[in-house]
Amino acid sequence: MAGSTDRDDPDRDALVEQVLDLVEAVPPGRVTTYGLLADAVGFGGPRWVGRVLATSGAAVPWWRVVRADGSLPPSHRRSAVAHYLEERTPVRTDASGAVQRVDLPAACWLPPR
DNA sequence: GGGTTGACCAATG
DNA sequence: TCATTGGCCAACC
Repeated sequence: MAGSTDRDDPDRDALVEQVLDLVEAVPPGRVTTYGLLADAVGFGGPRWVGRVLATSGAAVPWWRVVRADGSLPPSHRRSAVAHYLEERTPVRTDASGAVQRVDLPAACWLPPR
């Protein structure tokens, strides 16, 4: 019984809001990683966090979320770089001045447990 | 019901 | 530093 509406699970939606809330909580000039957010919510995995931002992250500063090695989001790295320069986020530049990745050890922000 | 994809991570060479 | 491999979890067709 209980025809559960699997696509209307409140728990899942709560986790999504939790992730979005953490992303919004990232201060300017700082960045976090998908794995950190996944660990902060203690659910799903880094891949699931990426999917959340891809589907419902349009309302949050997704550019402050990068990969574990500091690489930029493969889909919008060019746009993200513009935001990093705007927020003065420490980034690593190439010999030609092209931003390759974020200086993670200097900008790594740990989400509140 | 099952295979593929994806804004991923860690380890290895 | 880069490329490859295996594993992880959820959504899509």
